[in-house]
Amino acid sequence: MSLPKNFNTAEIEQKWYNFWIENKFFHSEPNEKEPYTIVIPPPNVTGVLHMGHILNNTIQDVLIRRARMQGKNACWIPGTDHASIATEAKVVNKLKQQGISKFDIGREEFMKHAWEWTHEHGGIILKQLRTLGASCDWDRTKFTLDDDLYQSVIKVFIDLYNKGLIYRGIRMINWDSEAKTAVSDEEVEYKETPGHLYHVRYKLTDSDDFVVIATTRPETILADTAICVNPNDERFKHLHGKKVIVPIINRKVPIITDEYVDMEFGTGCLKITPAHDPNDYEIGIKHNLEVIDIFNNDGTLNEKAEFYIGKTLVEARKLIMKDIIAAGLHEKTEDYMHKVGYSQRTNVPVEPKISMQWFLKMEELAKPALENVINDNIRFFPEMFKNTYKHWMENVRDWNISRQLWWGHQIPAYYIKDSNDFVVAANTQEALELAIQKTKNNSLTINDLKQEEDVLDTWFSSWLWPISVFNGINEPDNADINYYYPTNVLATGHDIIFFWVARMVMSGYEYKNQFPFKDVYFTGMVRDDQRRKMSKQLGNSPDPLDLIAKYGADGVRVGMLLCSPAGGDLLYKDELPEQGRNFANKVWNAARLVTSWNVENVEQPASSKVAIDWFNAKLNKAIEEIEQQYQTYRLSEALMTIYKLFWDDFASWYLETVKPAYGKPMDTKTFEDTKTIFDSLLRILHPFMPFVTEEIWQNLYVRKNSETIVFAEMPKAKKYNDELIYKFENVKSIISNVRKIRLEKQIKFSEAIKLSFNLIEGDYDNYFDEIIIKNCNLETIEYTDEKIQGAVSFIVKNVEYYIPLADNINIEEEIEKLQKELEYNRGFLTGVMKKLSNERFVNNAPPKVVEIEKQKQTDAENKIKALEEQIANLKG
RNA sequence: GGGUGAUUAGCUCAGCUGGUUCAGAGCACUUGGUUUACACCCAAGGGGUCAUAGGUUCGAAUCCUAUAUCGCCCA
Repeated sequence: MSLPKNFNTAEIEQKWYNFWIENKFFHSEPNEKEPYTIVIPPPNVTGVLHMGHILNNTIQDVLIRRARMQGKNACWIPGTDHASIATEAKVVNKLKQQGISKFDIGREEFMKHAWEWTHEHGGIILKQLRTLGASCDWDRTKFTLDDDLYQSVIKVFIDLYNKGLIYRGIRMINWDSEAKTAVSDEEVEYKETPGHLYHVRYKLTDSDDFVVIATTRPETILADTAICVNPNDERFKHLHGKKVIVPIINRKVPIITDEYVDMEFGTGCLKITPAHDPNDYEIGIKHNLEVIDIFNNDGTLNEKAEFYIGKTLVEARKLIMKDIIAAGLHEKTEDYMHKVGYSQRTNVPVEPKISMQWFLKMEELAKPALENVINDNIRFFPEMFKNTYKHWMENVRDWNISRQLWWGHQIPAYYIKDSNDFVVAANTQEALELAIQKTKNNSLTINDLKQEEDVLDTWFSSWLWPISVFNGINEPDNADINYYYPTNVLATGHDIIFFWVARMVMSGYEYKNQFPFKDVYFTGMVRDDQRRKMSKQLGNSPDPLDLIAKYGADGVRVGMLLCSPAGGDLLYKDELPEQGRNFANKVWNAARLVTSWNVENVEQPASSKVAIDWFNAKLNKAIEEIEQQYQTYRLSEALMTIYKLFWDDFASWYLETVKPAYGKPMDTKTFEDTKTIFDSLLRILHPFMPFVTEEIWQNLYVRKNSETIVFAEMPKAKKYNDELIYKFENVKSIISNVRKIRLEKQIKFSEAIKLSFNLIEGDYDNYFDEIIIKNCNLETIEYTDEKIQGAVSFIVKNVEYYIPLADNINIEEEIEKLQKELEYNRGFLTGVMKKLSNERFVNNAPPKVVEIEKQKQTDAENKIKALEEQIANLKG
């Protein structure tokens, strides 16, 4: 059996993924085993794979594969969401190119186009996930607009409405004039933006006097309904109760007083525009001001503005300033940096706008959601996100759940003709019955009802995801939901802690009276090496599929995880997948070596036996560490542990030790033990590198047809000999020292040398001699108490070693080296003595610590003595 | 402005309950290397007043207080 020199990643990835799928290894059905469930954070149905998905889904796959190998019934539910705003924007845009407006063709026709678009572009991302090796249960793939999930959302809406938690209300909302919909507070991103502060004069009605107000948005002047000053502001006391004339539109509005006004900011005189500023809106309510909304939904001015009707806000701003200047009402204009809110969906500035929307009350829902995170019923990794979560939950505001879009779950509310009333029902028939009941008007027909046009926020379907993927809303007691819920862990970006995590927790307690997931693992953002976000504009985001093609899926997975502590940002650079690929190559070549040995029934060398014992100890210690790291979701550390175990300990130390000399056979015992060890290593590695491990695992032994590493049992930590590990570290140090001397003295490895030793104190342990002999290519290793002439020396622990090099030694250099070491040890001893002579230390420190210091003292003293003798000896 | 987190090697980060796993890891770097598994490699090596200033303590990267700088969330 021999393996090819290189392996074609694309080929073996395809081969094994097909094998796994054909055998339905990833499919799960409820059974008597312990479930381990993850629901995928559903990506946008028309999206494509980006680096964030790679990171996030690798993490989930590692967790789910490990669980599967631990004998649990692992189920990873894949799926997508309908991404209301993003998808609708794309469809609208496509239609626009054909000269069609969605309002021309109407809702029904538009939905056909949207579905067409979805079928055409939808689910690509899920196919792409397969190339990464994602072991999702594809038979359970869900979409937020699937019938059962759609019905779940409607059912929940009706339920919450009937519980009095959903209401309609006029609110200042964030208006996205590009998408023509409201967006929630969480979807607004405030960015530092350069602008201007315009100082404009407002004349008083009863004199030629005027006040100056400062504004960044002069176009809203047309909607002003008051001027406000701080009642304590001496500068304006004489103006209280007077009126001013709003420029251009010449509306007469009162000067009101409110402590809200900051006397320091601008001119201390604030214009009030209740329809277009959240704070002004509050003041408007307080002072009973008129609300004049001058904006159209598309971001142009309407007839209420009276001027610049149909112009965009940007155009209107220029025009009104021109006119203000012409009217002699312009005081000055300053450059001004201020925070402007941008829609995360379309990246246009959001306009505060007064509007009728649907809201979900949060107060009651938030209570169990907060409590169960604070008390660790739900654990956050890293824990610090608890603070962020707590702060948000304690200040939670009602959730605006309506969106002025068509693509999504249409709100099941029906307005009754010729009234302001409405009913909420699952369908028109039920709505009609309710409407008749409500109005006591038996002559009402279906034609008298008109369903709400708006759809629900996409998060209003995502927040049910851990329940609705198991149909747990429609059939609350079905076998799936009872078995799989609650799920074990949610892995997601920390940026959607409020959008999604918080709300899923709320819905979990509301509808299952139980958390939706036990643990939440927050990932960081993937950025470039200059810490910039990955973005299309910057072109700094590689295509994950290209990376997989270049470095292999295993390489990309390892690269992403090695550098990704929980919650921390990942700074992407090509070196990462490169390192992953190199590791895969290392594993592959180790397999090639092991499978290439010519095995014969010869005696096992002592060095091999010792190496096997040592490595098994090392392996079990590593397994123990890895178990710990998994438990605390330190996945990058777990990976690094196995990385070092494989590369440093297995490949560099173990294999080098047991490897037969060229042309020599391998003994059966060592060969079998090595394969057993290799098999364990592959299992530990498999969650991180599914493909290369399956390929090797299948070649290591003869396997049955449907046998797979996917279900191979994950090794558990067994008792191990810690002392053996500790002692082997000294052995490594001895070997390194010899190698260093070979390098310095330019002695080739093929040239065998002698090593002598002398004890500084205690006994000599010859257990590892054969290993030292083999790794250093020694002729002998023997005890001596004679002074060796012309030898270089080094000290490891309680033993001083010599390599005699009669003619190849520079005495001066050697003395200098020893002198340096002597000085270091003397300094060290001084430090230790200082501690030990401090009475307070000896009296107060725990005896164990004092004991350690005393041990340091004797060690240092012995070492100093040995060094002094050695120097004296060299000086002759 | 409010909250919150950070500052440790050139880079990215560990360092959990103060003391032998306390100054670490990976990558990068330097030097040497055709040892037939691997140059996607092997061997050896250099590199940090743990942001600054105080304090607590026998003892501080670790606890406390200020300061500086940066980040994130919210307004």
